[in-house]
Amino acid sequence: MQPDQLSLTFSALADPTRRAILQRLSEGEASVGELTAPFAISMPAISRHLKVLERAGLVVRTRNAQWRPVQLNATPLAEVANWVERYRGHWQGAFERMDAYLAELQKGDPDAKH
Amino acid sequence: MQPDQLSLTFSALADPTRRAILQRLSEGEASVGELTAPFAISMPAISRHLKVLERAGLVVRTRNAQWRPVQLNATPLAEVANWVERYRGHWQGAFERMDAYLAELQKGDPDAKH
DNA sequence: TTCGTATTTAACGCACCTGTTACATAACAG
DNA sequence: CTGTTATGTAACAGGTGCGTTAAATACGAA
Repeated sequence: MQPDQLSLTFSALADPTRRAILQRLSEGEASVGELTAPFAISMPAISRHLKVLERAGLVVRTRNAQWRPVQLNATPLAEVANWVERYRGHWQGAFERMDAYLAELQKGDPDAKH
Repeated sequence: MQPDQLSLTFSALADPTRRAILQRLSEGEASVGELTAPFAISMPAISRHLKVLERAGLVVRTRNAQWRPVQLNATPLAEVANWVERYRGHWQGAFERMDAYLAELQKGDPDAKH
């Protein structure tokens, strides 16, 4: 049983190197060499990161002579945005409660509960 | 070097069981037993999932007699929403291009490129 | 104290992730 | 064909993730 798309996307995003690759690609396509340069890890390692991103559908690869340019495909992120939006009310509520609490402290009530 | 908060959050969300737990908690706090019931896995396994969620700051635990109720804390999801929003333009662009392509086909142009 | 319920921790197995280095492929250039 | 450049694959090592069962712990009740 292989993981669902959302799990695939989330786990692809769970690595800072891969997120940095996506950010770079958001400025335009790049070769594997160009993507490797900013990092202190070997090209095979980047190649595998790209494979993970490709499996999650987050990048698309073409061919151009001996280069295999990588392009961003952000469509799987729509599902992520969708998923997280269902919780917006919850975190905004939490922030508001925190604000109210801080305001209470400001008014000079050092015994404010919660 | 331990992972940054965003990586921690993403990897916590990369498991369907954990996402289901969060969804259940969005309806209110629950005990570990209540959280285990809907799943076909053992309570120790759920306990570990909760530990992952707790480490990511997505749940908070209290104590009530021999129960340790679990509560949702959605605030780390704000960072996720923030991160993914930066790509909204990209995936919307991709969807629009797809729509345009389909419309082109509709008009009876079977040779439409891209 | 002793028992019962709720939950965590320990110990294990297995699979996967992420990096390395060395080698294999693919495609252009001469 | 041969060499060079760009990239992928193989083989290995160490760490981590996720499940199991069995044993420990925490608290309330009798």
